[in-house]
Amino acid sequence: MKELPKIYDPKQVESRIYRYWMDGHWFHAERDPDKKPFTIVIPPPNVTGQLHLGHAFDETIQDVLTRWKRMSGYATLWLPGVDHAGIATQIKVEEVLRKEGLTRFDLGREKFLERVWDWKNQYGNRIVEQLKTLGSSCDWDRQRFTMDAQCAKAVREAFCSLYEKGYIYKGKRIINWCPHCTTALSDAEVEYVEKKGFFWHIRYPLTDGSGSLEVATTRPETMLGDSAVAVNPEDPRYKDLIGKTVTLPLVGREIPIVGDEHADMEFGTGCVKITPCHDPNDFEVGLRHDLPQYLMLDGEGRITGGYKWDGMDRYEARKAIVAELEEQGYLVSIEPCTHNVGTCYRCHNDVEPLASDQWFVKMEPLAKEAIRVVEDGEVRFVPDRFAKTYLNWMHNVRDWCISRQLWWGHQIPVWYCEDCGKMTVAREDPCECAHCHSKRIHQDSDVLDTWFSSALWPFSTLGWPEKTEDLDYFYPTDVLVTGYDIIFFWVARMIFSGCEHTKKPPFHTVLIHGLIRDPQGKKMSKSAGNGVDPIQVINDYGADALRFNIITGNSPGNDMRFYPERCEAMRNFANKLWNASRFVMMNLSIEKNQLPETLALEDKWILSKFNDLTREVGENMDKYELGIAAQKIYDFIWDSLCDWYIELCKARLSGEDKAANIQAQKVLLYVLTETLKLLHPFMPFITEEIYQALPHEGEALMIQDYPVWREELSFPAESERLEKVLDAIGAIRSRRSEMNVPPSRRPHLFLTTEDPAAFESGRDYLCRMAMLENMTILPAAPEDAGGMVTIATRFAVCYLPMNELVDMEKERARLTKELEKNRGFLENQYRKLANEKFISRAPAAVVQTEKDRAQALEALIANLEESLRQLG
RNA sequence: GGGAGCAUAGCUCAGCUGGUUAGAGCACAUGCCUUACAAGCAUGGGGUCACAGGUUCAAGUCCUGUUGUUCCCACCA
Repeated sequence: MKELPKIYDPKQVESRIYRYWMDGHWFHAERDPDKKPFTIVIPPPNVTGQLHLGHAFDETIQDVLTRWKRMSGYATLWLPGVDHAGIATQIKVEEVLRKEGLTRFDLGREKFLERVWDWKNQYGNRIVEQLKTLGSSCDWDRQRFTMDAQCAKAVREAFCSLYEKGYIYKGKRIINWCPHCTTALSDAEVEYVEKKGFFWHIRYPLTDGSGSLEVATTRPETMLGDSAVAVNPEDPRYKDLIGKTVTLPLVGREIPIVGDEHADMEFGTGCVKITPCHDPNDFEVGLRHDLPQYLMLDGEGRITGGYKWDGMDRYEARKAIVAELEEQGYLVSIEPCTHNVGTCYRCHNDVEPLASDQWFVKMEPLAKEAIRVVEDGEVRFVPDRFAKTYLNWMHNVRDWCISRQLWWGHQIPVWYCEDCGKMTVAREDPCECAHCHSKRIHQDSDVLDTWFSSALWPFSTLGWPEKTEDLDYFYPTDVLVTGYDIIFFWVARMIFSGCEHTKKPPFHTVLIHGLIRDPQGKKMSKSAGNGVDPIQVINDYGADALRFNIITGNSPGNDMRFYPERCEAMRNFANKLWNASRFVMMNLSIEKNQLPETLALEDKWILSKFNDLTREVGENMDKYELGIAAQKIYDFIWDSLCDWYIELCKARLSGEDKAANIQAQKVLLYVLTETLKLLHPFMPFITEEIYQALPHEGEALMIQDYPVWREELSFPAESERLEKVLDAIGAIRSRRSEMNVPPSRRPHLFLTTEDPAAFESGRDYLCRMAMLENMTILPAAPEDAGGMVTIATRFAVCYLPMNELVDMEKERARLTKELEKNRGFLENQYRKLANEKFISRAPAAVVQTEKDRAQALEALIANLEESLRQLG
């Protein structure tokens, strides 16, 4: 046993535990055949910007869950992902390259990847530091995973197996292309900005000379790529023209008029020019009507395709083309408008939709199973409303474009033969074409979407596609913890990938949490400069306080604003626990944690209360209601344990009675130790530190059993009796405060009650806590009670000879007011009980509590009336 | 356009499947350095639960509508 320092210093406490952790022998995930496996998966922190508090959420929740599960007899493991920020990292690297006047092409792939690794390591280490400081107990080796051979193997297996089933195909599709960065962007990387622009109305003459159609466009230069004009087949103005052709101005190309739903009769002229290569909708229209595709822009946004504007920038060409249209009389009008323009989120230049060859995963067969497992409840979302978000997306899912024109990531395992032109798809790098055995082959230069490998995370980290012991023991995993912003990107893809590759959903529960926002409610981001550094918060208040702050005070799935003041409150709570523990230790002479043979009334009360708490906490944790569980433990420690029980014990601890002293010590030590266990998952550092200082068995608090409800510690009747005394203490304190009685004034208390035994056994602490000289229990109301202050409670009437402090008129007024108030309540009760429908329809238990309540009110009113009568 | 969330004390938020006189922290007021803790103790003030209907013996809680607000998805020729 050792002493706790007088001052609680989170830094000191937490650095000490951190050293233990570094030794590694407490916090190691392991297989244990005697225990049930429990696995958690958390999403990768986004390392685009500086790390901020938002990322602490996943880690904290999963760590609370892991510790709790471990203490509840599970072998636990969590799979943290910190390596999946491929695109973001590349962007960072490109920024640096640009500063150095280089492009990735100058460096070559190898050098470029080296540079990426630098960044990755830098950010990765920062994350490790954060995780450690938060107290996370993960298995670190799994972090350095994504780009290593194991991950690459899994990715190739997944790709090839999907390909062999015909679920992967290559096709043309419209992608977002940044002509400045000369790269494709995912939908998520495109920022839509409202910009001022124009509608150019252009006349397309019918080829047979019988008139013309008018189309409107915001990008007139794309007319070079037009291959049709669409009208709505229901449109009475144009439906007779379907099948005829128009002649494309300036180009002279003859293009058909097609009927398609895409043309909105209400919008513009009702005619739409169709440019399959440069607009996603037009692309679809083109497929439906089997239209030719004319590519008219190159990768740097210049006109291409054999026109006289070839090589000209698209905006220059726009001016030239509009001028020529006007000159030749095809331009009908120019109308100013505002429209949303997609821009590159890096360089903020306009992106161009461009048709190009991409790899796709066919989603329909995969989505079917992914929908089923959620609908059948094999995968459950917590809170369940997020299942709707998921299903909504999955029902409308489009084929997944998995190729990226980046240098960072897993290269697509496809080789093209330069002789026969055929493709070879292989798990191992081939040295020859599978078809003609030519050695002249080259690998596809595209890489896979970062989410393709992320989707395999729950099983690839465990060794898949090999049949490993880890995979066998920990898969399927149990809980995925993540923010709602990542449901589409990752959760959905993990689910269908797991179902497809392992034939099992990768987890049974998806625990969704909200986002942490700044005090103004804004999302934390680097550009806004409002990110809060978790390490800084930890330095100021401690990791325990931060963890507790994050876990409590909001409901699952809702966003939470971060206030440093709330952290302070949590730090104060830790301090409270620290000091309570110090108090227990100062009074400790026993060396073994063991409950005494006999228990005092207040012992039974606190044990009973603690016992109920364990049951409630267990129930809340089972339902993933971490915040509620933590709040209940907080309330128990501060209110029940510190404010009441420790105060109640002081009489015995400072008294002459040796046996009573030991008895109190034993109960105090027991309750404190068990409470530390309950709190440990939420505040691992301080609880461990205190536990180590107390007489204890076993190496660490973390590996103790989590407390559960025990029949032999349940004393409901005794608890109720003590509550009666506490109620009286509260009432007397309240009256004293109202009357401004100085603490030094210690009157003698006379009281009448129906439960004298309860008050007799509580004499000492009643006098101490209500600041009384002594107490006499009377069999009946005193004769001369008119000369005393009377305080009527539900279980006793207290008489205090302090009437010189009281203005009798004010006292009468107060009593009358209180009487009236309670009569009002009672009247309500009577009305309720007189209601025939209530009696017959409400459950019996509810009716009974209402009856009890009425009875208690009757007693209280009788007491008040008696007091008034005696006042005269 | 489709979907979801939120609206409760001055501030930030709890309030689970309807059932006491709606709670907590912070802030505020009053009195206390009571030998664990002033990062504390005791006591107190403060709410027409956004608005309007409905269901029910009973509504902060369930249903419908309205208003305000936040977010996601899609579209914008």
